[in-house]
Amino acid sequence: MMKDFECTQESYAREVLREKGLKSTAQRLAVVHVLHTSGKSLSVGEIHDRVKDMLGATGLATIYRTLEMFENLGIVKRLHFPDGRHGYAFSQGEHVHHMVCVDCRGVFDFPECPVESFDYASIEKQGFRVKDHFVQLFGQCVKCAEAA
Amino acid sequence: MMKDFECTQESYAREVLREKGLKSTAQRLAVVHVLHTSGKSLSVGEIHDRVKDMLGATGLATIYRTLEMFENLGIVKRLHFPDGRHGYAFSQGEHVHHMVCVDCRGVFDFPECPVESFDYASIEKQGFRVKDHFVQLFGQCVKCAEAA
DNA sequence: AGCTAATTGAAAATCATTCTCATTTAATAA
DNA sequence: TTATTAAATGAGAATGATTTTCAATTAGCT
Repeated sequence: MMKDFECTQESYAREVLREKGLKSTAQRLAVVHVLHTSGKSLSVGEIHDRVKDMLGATGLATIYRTLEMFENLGIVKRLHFPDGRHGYAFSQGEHVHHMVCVDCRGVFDFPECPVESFDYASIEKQGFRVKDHFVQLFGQCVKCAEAA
Repeated sequence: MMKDFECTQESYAREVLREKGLKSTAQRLAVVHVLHTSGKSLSVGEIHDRVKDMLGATGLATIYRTLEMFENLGIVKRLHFPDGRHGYAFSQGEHVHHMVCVDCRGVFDFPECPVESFDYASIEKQGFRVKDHFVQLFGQCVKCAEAA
C-alpha cells in the first residue's frame, strides 16, 4: 500500500531515509505529509489523529518513534511552548529558527540566526564552549492579529 | 517552624511573595534555597527530594505548584533540554538567558540578549509581531571540559 | 516469489503532571 | 498573644504523556 500523495518533502524524506538504510514506510511518509501540509505545528496527538485518517489504525508508539527519528535526522523540529506543551513542525535540515504564533500555533521560519552573529567573547572567556543553541520567537501572526 | 538558613535569594523571594499577597511558607523558601545553593538546574524530582531532606514529608504537588508560581513571578526559570526533559534554575527577575552545560546541567547566565539586538525588520515585514522569545545555549563548562 | 532485518500495533508499564479535598498554617487584626 | 480566615499543603487518586515489550507484518533486497 503506498500513497496517492507525493511532493518534494516526501521525496526528501525518502531520500534521507534511504541514505541511512531506514525504511520508507507508509506511516513515516504520512507523518511527513501531515506535518508538511498542516502549515502549523502539531502535537503528537494531532499527528496521530491525522495519520489515522490517512492510513486507518496506526499505533501511537509508531508516531513517537517516527518523530524521534525524524528529529535526529533533521526532518522535523520539536518546538517548546511557554505553557510547557510541545509540538512538531516540518523542518528541512538546514539551520533554521522558528517563530510561533501563540494563537494558531502556526510556524514561520526565519533563516537568519540571531545567535550566530552574537559575540560569544564574554561567554567563552569564562571557559564555556557553546556547542548548540535553541532559539524560538513567540508572537502573533498577521491572520490572528487581524482576527483579534 | 522556620529556617536556620537565610540569604539574599530567600529575602528576595519573601519580598516578591509579600508584594503579591502570597504566603512565604517553609516549602516555598526551601525550593528557593535548594535551587539557589545547587548551582545547577534541577529536575522536579530532584527538587522534591532535596526539599524532603530539609523539611521531611512534602507533597510532590506542592513542588509543582511552587515552581509554576515561581516561574510566573520570575523567580525561577524553566529550561528545556535537547533530550526533551526539563529543569528549573533560580533566576532573579531581569531578562537573562542561560547557557547550560550538557554534562553537569550547570547553569550560567549571560545578560546580553542575542535576540534583543537582532533586526526584526524582515520578520515584522511579514506582519508577525514578536512578543517574546526563548533562547538557550548548550555546551560544556570549564570543569566538565577539563574532566573529559 | 522468498528471505530477513526493520518496523509496526496493541497493550502494558512507566513516568510526569494535575486534581481533589480534608487538614494545616501564615498573616492579619483584636 | 490568641482568634480568625483565606491561602497553602499532603496524600493519594486521576489524568496524561511517553516508553517498552513482543508477536505479527512489511519494505527492500535477491
